[in-house]
Amino acid sequence: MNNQIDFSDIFSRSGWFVGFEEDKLPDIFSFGHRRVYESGVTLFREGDHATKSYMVLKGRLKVSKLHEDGREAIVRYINPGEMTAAVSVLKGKDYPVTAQAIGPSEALEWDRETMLNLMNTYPRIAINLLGIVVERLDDIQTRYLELQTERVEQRIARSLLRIMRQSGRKTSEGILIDFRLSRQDLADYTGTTLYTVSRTLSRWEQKGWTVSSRERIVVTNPHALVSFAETG
Amino acid sequence: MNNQIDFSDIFSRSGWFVGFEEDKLPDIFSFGHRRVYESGVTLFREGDHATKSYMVLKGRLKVSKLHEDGREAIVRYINPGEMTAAVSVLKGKDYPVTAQAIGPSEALEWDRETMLNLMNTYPRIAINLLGIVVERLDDIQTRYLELQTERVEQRIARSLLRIMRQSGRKTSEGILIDFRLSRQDLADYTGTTLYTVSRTLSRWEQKGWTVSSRERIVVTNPHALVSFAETG
DNA sequence: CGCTCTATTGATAAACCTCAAATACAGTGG
DNA sequence: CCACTGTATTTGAGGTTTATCAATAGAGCG
Repeated sequence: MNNQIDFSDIFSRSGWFVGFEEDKLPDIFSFGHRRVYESGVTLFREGDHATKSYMVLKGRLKVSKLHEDGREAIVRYINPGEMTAAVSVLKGKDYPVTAQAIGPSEALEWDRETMLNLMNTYPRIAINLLGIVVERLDDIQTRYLELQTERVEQRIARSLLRIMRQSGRKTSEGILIDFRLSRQDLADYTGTTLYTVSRTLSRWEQKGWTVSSRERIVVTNPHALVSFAETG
Repeated sequence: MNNQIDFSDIFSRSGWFVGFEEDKLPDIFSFGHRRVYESGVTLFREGDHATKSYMVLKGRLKVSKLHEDGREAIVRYINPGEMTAAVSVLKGKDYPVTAQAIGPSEALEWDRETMLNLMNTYPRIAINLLGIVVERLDDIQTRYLELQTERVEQRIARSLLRIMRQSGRKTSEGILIDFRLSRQDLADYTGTTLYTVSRTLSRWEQKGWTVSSRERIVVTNPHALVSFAETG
């Protein structure tokens, strides 16, 4: 596995480090423990006592909430440079969600005590955290509204666009979702079933909006998809 | 209008003041501007530039997100002692939601500059805010999961219980929702229609779980309702 | 007492889920 | 390189849930 991390890319993506000099960051990083995760491994489970915070360096995490009946709602995907569980560990609470590695991943971990020390040394961290949490609150509130008011096909469009913006990569074909994303995953993210997602993607492929295969989706006509997502 | 506010009650409800001595609070309060709102007045609108933070002293605020098609999703109700818009004003952002007075209300308002000064004087405010925001993130994520996975009747039960816990008052009849709550409101909070809410409440009244009339709901058998909400 | 807003209830329809069966695909080990 | 096996995907048929529409009743207010 390639061990090189593009830290400057990490810096720019992470809301954590707003207002910090770049030369202070290696210091902060040095207190963390770097660790590799195989695909599918669970980093932490909903309800467990929170002991660590994570920043993704490579790969991706799927953050979800599980329902008793076995179904899951995907809350968000965590990309390189982004944090998860920063606050629950600070507050000494339980994790409110479950995090799982999508594909081979790497993360930087801090335990509770280290986080508290860092917060004392760099008080700005609390303010930055506040910004991150508020952004996520906003995101989920918007999706909550959409889930209440919009039809499935429109919601699938919004979901795909959201994931595309956060994790898309330009290719000659169009914008590729850069990790394994099954119909079931997209359904869990949207709040529908894999069958409905499958039918929808077939329709879109006919229209030339997307190209999809096993656990892989490429948006070939983002403009059309955006227009559909907005007007229904 | 009665102008007496039970400040000790406010203190105990507000996550803002964790770790403060009670005698410092009047100081914080004195920087705010106290103001009365008539029923139905909009305090701030989604998309407006955020200029003020609010703490409810009397009455209640309805915080919602509006969809283009006119429908609204109620995000939460703000009770006496609770804050809203604390962070968006700090960050200089737009309000992500709309807030409206439910019944005659009173709020303490701080403008952006005052909030920043307060934060400097009492750094603990940032940490307390973090706790509040995380709690709300948790709440909406849980409701998001429920909206995805549960049936309408179960969701209405959960909604009513949630509102009951936050704004219920014991009476001889049972636990009364202590403000005007129409079928439409409960529908907007749950993500359904007023018709479905009405039918559901009729059914529950037959079972002896609730008693409802115009814009008024009393939970007469909370235990049965909880059990139903959990098992479906 | 009339006006307006809210609630109730029935009938109908639409959206979407569930189930079933067939097919495609990726990775594995011989 | 190929057959094999376990997933993932597709697609159709049918059923359920819940929204929508329409009409009526009830409550509060001036």
